[in-house]
Amino acid sequence: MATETEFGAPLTPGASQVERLIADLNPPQREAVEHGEGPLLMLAGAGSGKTRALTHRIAYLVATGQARPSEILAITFTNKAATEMRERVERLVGGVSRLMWVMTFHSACARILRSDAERLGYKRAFTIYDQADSLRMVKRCMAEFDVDPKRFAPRAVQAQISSAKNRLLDAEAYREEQSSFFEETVADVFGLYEKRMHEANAMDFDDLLVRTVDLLELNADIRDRYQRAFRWVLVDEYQDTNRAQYRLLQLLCEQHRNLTVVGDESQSVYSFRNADIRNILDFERDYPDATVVKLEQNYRSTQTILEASNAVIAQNRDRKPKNLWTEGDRGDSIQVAELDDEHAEARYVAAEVERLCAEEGIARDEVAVFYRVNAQSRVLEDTLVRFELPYQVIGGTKFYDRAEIKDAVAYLQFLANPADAVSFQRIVNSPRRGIGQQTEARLISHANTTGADVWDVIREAERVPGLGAAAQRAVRRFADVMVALRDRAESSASVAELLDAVLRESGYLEALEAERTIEAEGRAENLQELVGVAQEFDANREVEGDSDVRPLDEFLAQISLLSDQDSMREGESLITLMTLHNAKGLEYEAVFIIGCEEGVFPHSRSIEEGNLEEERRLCYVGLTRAKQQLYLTCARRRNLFGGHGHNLPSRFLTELPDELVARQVSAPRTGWSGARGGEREAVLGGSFGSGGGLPDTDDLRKQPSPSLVQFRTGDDVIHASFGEGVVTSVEPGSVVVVRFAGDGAERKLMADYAPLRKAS
DNA sequence: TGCTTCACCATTTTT
DNA sequence: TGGTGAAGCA
Repeated sequence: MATETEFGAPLTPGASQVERLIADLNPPQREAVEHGEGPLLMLAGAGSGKTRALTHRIAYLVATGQARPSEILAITFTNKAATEMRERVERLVGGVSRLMWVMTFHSACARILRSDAERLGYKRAFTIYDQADSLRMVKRCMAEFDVDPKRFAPRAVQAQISSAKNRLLDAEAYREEQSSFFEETVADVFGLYEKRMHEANAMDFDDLLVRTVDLLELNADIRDRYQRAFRWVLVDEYQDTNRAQYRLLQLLCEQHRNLTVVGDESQSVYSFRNADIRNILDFERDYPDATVVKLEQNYRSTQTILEASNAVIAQNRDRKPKNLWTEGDRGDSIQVAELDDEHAEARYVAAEVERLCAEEGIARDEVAVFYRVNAQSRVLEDTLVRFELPYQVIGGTKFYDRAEIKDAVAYLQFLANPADAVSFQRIVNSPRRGIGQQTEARLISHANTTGADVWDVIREAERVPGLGAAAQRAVRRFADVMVALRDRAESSASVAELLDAVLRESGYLEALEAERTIEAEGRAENLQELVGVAQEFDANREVEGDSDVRPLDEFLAQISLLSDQDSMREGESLITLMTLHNAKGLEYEAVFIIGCEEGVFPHSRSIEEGNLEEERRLCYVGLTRAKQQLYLTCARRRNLFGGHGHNLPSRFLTELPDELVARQVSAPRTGWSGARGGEREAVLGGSFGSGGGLPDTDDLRKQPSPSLVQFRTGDDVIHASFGEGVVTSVEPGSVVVVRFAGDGAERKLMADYAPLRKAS
């Protein structure tokens, strides 16, 4: 390991140190690492060792004395990626890595804004609103304009505003560009939203980028400062940058032009978040002197998996030609299974996972199941529980999205930022303290009209017009609690202590305890966990002893930029379930992609909107996550949101070359006509014969039950424990209702799982 | 004010 | 199917 040296000074440029950094790199990787000044584009295919190239490049720049550590800005999109990169760089260069900025776009912007937001008329302790907070604000602004939320969905308005910001348009510029009534309305709301956000001293996620761009554009001195500070800028996942991020990079690099971007246009799957694939496709036009390096050797997957991935992505037109290859083995065929419905699909997955773990020696935490929409996880979860296979779901409801966590954080936010009206709204009557919507609305509108902070308004409740005596008393009580907490906030350096006091003195915990329900207990536990997070923060902070920023502000900034991916657990022997979007950047020994059906994946919406290329890229991302085993499944029937649909297999399945695939089709369970023996397994264009491939669905079940048997109303049946009965009705989802002779009771049973058979 | 009921609606979402 | 939000009622 490299030894730490004097502040900012290059490491001993010992030849061996430098050599070690480029040893074990393949030629294009080496070229990227050794590239000196000037723009560099790394087109890095999936699994081609781009993080390695990037981290080694950073280390190389430092080791050769071209860069001081403090001159490096390395940007990623996720905290997880940032953490990983930081760790890997530290392993290469040692403790001097602390002088580098290795972080996400949003963290970097937040940090820049913390020190200079005053130039834009913000106070330093601005609050970062997440999407939910920002939506609240949008709703409030819509209400002020009397916009009917039924006519215009607040979410849609928010999306419009967000996308405008990401294109660096302000409300006026947006208005000029638009024409429809909806867009006119959005423009109005947009304008007010910006005003109210500013008044609340709050920024949403987009603001972090946009305001930083503003800051640098409007202030030559600050721009100059950062241009000189970050002489070397490196960006990961460049294909996912939007206009604002693009502009930010431009501003930072226009002098020195030492911009390295790494990306793969074939993995651009966030256009709906305003990522602009043009940024990477046109990089060479923007920087004509750019060096382009292609990383095509893959170190992750088998040849079979790569060929399949290449074949699928080759269907896309809008891409730079690239072909992944490997020196590795051919590996096994890709398994494509067509199942009856989503339950059969889930059973197939569970049984295969079980087999892989038992027979192939694959660890459970090396298995992942990907799906297109979160709703698909439920059936799978039910089945995994039944199979007693432990799993974790990434995505869905996040820790920081839980109501109680948001409440607690809102208390802290309001303490840190007395103008924060959204946080105020959240906590003012939680726990209940007799301040209803009326009172709350009066307080807010009084703040709006007088231009005072909400904080000051509640402290002088008697001045607010229209408040009754009871309301005034309630507000006064609330204000007293908050003032006491704020005193504590100012005197104590510990965020954990403050949080603890907040939870107690606000009566929040008390109210939870009074509920005496399991849920409330769970919520109290979650809050305890949050206190734990704060304790950890306190502890780390004491070590690092950071500057002039108030601990509370720093804590809030940190957790508001946290996401669910960060909670992913490793090494606990859990199968991982997530959407394809969340899969980017990860890898597993065995990967299942379920729901490969037209309308599900590709999603019907994307088909309608003609976004097939992006869906295909998403497919490519999914396929290239697999190291050894790859399974794709589809179901002939699927119940999504109550209704049931019949879907054709996904076009992506037909795009897989036949010779790489073992296709299996389970017995069609056609209606209630019963299974026809001869057709239990058909073969779809592929290689497998009957009998060998798909395990009979019977074998997949945990509990033995005679399954392909179909029950009909009126059938006499025998249950292993309830005895004889008769089927009184059959419900969707293989549920049969049976009236048992023994006690005359009706029971609903899962036809597929219950130990139930027809009486002969 | 607060609870219940009913209608509606439903990709993906790094921050 | 289930989660959300607004109207309706005690």
